[in-house]
Amino acid sequence: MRLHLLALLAKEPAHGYELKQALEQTFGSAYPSPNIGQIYVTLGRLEKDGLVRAVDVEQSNRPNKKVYYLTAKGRELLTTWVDEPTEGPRVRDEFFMKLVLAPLTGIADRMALINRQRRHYLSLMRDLNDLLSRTPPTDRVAMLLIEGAMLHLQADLDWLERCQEDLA
Amino acid sequence: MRLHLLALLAKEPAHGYELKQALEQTFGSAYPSPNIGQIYVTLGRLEKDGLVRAVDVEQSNRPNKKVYYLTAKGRELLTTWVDEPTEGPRVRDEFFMKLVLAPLTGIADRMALINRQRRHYLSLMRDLNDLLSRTPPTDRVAMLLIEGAMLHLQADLDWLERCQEDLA
DNA sequence: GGTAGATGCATTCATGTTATGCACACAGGT
DNA sequence: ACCTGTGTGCATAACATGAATGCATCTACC
Repeated sequence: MRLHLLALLAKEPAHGYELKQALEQTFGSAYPSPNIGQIYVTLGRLEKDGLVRAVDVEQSNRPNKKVYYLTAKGRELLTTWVDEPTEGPRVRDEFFMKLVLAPLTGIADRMALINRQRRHYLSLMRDLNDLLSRTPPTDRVAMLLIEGAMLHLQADLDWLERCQEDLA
Repeated sequence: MRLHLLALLAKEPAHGYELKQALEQTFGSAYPSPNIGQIYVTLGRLEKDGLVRAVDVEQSNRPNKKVYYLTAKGRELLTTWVDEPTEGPRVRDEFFMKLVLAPLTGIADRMALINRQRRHYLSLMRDLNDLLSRTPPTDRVAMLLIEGAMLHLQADLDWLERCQEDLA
């Protein structure tokens, strides 16, 4: 979150509300738009850390706003973020936790969990397909996001088969 | 985290330190073992919420321990967790954020980011292969975790190609 | 034409979860 | 004397959600 805001501020100075809109507009409907409260909290932390500086701007007919500027230190941190590769996929898979832990308790058996989860994944896959077909082809970013989610979902489905073979 | 501890306590009552060991032993080296401090914090919250109850147990030659028991309310919450399907894959992909935001700032171009990231993913894939070959075949849980991570990583690699085609 | 209610702009605060790290206490081995 | 293992607690901070606030403008309706 911190770095995302820094990146947007590197493009041009902005205030909190504007950043929210920029994120929504940039990533489109496929993306869960971040909580506005969190944006302000994060901006406060960034300022405290000297990565941005705020300037109060008065407005007629509107509430005042606080415009944030990137500092040299902020730009430096941003470049290191961009320059280092991003970490890999999560190993901590929530469903897998359930799959391993639930049978210990005698509450459910593995086959039931796997079958239910497969139905759920397939339903999600249908939703993603719908979303993709409703997305205007001009919105490349949203389409790529959806396709990425579909690839991950397919990997989950494949993994489910693998677990079924092994734990049956 | 809360539910994981509840699941372990459903098997048998335990104290914090024991839960840490159980998690490590159950999920093996492929899994980043959770912070011990976090376990105690979580146990405290669970007790506050009436999901577990604690009993002090004195020990000779050892520090005292607090053994936690699952309550009826806790067992109920656990079954609802088990019964509902787990949510799908993350749509919020960290690398993708970088891929979209970085060019806005003029700091880096997309091709460089994609190529660097591909090298990184390939290197992670090698690490996972090594880890898999070092894992004893008896440890099914660890092997499945690693295979799951590999499937996700492959999905990330495929997606990278897709992004490259589209954003080139 | 006036006013009641919805919507947009802009920020703040209260609350809760997750994660890390350090500190403490004591036992046993080297 | 020092390190490892057992066992717990607390301080701090990041992260996330939701609700509350204030004011202006737009819309609907009688």
